[in-house]
Amino acid sequence: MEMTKTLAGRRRDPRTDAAAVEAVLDLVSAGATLTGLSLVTIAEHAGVSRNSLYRRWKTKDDLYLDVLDAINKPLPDFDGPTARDNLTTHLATLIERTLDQRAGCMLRALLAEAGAFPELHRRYFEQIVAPRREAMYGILRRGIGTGEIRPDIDVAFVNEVLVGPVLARMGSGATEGLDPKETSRRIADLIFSGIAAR
Amino acid sequence: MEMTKTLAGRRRDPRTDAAAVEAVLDLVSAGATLTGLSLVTIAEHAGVSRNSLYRRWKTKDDLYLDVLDAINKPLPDFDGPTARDNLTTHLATLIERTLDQRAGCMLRALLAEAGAFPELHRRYFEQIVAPRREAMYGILRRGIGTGEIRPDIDVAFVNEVLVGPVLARMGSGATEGLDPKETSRRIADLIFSGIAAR
DNA sequence: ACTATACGGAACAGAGCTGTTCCGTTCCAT
DNA sequence: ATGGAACGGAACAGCTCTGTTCCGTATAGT
Repeated sequence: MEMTKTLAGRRRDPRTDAAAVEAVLDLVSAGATLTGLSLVTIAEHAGVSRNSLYRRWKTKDDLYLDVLDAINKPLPDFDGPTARDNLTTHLATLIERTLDQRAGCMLRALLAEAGAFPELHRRYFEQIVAPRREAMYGILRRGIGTGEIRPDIDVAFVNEVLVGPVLARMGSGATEGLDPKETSRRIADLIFSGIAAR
Repeated sequence: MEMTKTLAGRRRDPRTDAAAVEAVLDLVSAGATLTGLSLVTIAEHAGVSRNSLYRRWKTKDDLYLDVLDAINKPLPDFDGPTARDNLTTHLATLIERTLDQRAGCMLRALLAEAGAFPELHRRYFEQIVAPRREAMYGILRRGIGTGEIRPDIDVAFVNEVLVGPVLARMGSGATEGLDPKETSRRIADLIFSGIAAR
């Protein structure tokens, strides 16, 4: 006996959902914290009734989960000829996304308040961190397979050193003067001499 | 005509100052945000009258400035024979301080809410970031002087790649399994092959 | 002794956020 | 056309934090 959902009645305006997500991104990048941000402020900034927010999301956590989804774009594929090319391209992608001021602020706020939003933190790790790591691991391992990279490296550690500077920039909010192509090339240049097979 | 401060009357209990600072560190490392943390909560957790807090600090910002001072220890000197030794030692020091859970949480919260506390952020940069940078720059430059390090490197960029992984760990709060000596050695091993003069 | 300050405790008004409940209106499927 | 649901707007009690002001007591300098 399943209740077939009766879809009678007025439909929810999808623009309201989007407006709320946009409002959160705007407000967080303007300095608000996730716990400090109130539904009143979000509703006002989104130009939406506070009622409509409660109708959609039971808790602020649920709203933030949708915000996280909104800034989570899938990673492009890599088809470069060399591991070095793929690594540089991947790093450039990460830097590009770090330059997105609103997304960066959201992630920084999320990390700072991970304790207050465990589910949010879990999904951040699962949907954003893990795929990026796996992508980099794959690039490094393929580079080892082709003999381009020394086989004795610790891919997890090398990945950490590669993306560390980028994450640190995101964490400190100092993302000015970060040209994706230029910076990724410099990082690759610096690290590759250390991990390239002689 | 200088007013000699009349020091009559009961003296302030220095234990109250310390208790407030400790309370902030405890509460922030327990997940509180700087804007969200209230003087009520701080006073309760410190076992101190809310009155005493207002007596000492006009605003929360002022209190946080004292907290920042409390976690800011001067850097030790470097007297190792090689730049590589000094670099490893310096990195190990940074990692050790990153492992201090309470200080790390405080700095992470500070960065996430830099917009709300500009003066706090300024002093963080001036009293913590700048000295560390200068120390590393000095190590790298001396290494260049001795011929240990390639002269064509960008010390600022190399420093960023060196400390990036450590800062990223601090930013994400994942400081478990970070042995200072072991980790600093690995980072130095990885990077040095890229910057060492052949 | 006298004076000045710190202390804990309590109270207070003002402000903001929450979660819920009304209302009248607008839309949409059946 | 009718019923069901979303919408904006308003109100509400309950809670927390702020900043200030009292009070009585404790402590230190002159």
